[in-house]
Amino acid sequence: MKVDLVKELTWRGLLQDSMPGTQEALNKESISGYIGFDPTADSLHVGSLVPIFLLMHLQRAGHTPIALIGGATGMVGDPSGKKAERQLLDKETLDKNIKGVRAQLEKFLDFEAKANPAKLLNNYDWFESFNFLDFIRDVGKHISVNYMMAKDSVKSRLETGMSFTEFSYQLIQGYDFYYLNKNHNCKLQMGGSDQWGNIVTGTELIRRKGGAEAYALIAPLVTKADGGKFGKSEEGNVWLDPKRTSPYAFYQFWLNASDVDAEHYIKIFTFLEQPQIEELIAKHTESPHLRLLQKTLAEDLTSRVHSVEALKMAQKASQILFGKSTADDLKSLDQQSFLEVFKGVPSKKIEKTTLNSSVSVIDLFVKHSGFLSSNSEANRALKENSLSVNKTKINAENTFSESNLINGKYLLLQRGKKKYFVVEVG
RNA sequence: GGGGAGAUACUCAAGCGGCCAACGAGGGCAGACUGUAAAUCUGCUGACCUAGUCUUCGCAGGUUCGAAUCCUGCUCUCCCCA
Repeated sequence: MKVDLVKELTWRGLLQDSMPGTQEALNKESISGYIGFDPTADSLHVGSLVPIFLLMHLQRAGHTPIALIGGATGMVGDPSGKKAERQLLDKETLDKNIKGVRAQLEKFLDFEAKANPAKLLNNYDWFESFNFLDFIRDVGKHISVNYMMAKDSVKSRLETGMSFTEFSYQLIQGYDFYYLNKNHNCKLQMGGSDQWGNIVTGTELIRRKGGAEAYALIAPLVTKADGGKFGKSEEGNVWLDPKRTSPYAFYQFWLNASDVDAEHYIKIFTFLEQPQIEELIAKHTESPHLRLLQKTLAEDLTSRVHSVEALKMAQKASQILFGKSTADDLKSLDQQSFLEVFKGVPSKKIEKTTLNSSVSVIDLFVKHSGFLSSNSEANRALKENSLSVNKTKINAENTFSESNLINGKYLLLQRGKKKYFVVEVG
């Protein structure tokens, strides 16, 4: 094999645990490995990048990656890491989600590779016609309830309650592995550490039912040094879909990583080699204010997930919003650049007549733009001195009229340092 | 089927007739300091023309001058026994 995958994942901090024999099996021959993606939304988010990178590493190491979309498992709901019973999704939503997730996964894997092209499968295809009685006879018979109850995902829910539906999830996922093993010669399942229980049920099923060999490998949960949840910004989840999270916001998310986190992330979310990364870290330690790690990370991922053009726009927008630019610089932007730069920033159109009479700060921020949710909040913000228009701090006495417009058309509202809003007058 | 406990703002969690828009903690937001970082400090965190008002404590009624706090019914959750 070209690369020792286990070694590679280990130094990147992507390996938490693996089953005995996994490394040997990977180094012996080219095999197939899979990861499941649940269609809980029509887009994946940055958290899903970890399993995606696992699959890409697998392919780069000369193995065949299988991305499995959980059309069937998505109908049941994985209890792993969940405190309460999940809401079931209806069929239409699920179909829409499957389409969205599929399109995103296709961007990361090479389906044309000569020796080891990636595969994209949906487990609904083999569960659709699998009836309940057959399932409990053929699959359920091999796994004891005692065994299933011992899993953390089940144990932790014994007090608060859990439906039979979610209880049976691990069997269904276990059968996936069995099916892939039998029909696609898949010998490896990977995933996040919360998947360990589910994965082991699969290897157990393969061993008992088929007598074949199967391995497992899990990545640790990505964390933040301050204990917060990875993958959230103030707007909520950071998605891969540009309609949900603009490339600008996506770029900013990575750029805002703390130093400690950036050191971990650069290993996990880029393919830079160890020496390069060590050099980057050394440089960063030398002059941390340049934030070389964060920039490299943000650049690499924005261009990979979106595009080079999207990255350039995000950088330009960041430059203008956070660089040393002033109100004058802003005004010197031509309309075309202005529009492009602020594409990812929330905006609202208002009537020109609104500005005919001068408008108060509060009306502008709340009533006309909807940027802030209530007058109270606007008053609060004024008290904090956190509001700006066109990069200039304002107070309650300021009013606005056409003379304030950039390019005769736009107003740039700002709350704090990082939250922007564009008002378009027309 | 029998017995018990409970439902309070984003979350946890006080309060048990007026001093409650509701202690405290976490989270969130903002300001200062910085590097659009971390840590730290400070303020804010129901709405309304910043002035007192108004609507909030599972839901619906009732008692009272006055209720998140008492009573009745309903809904839901958990625990124990069968």
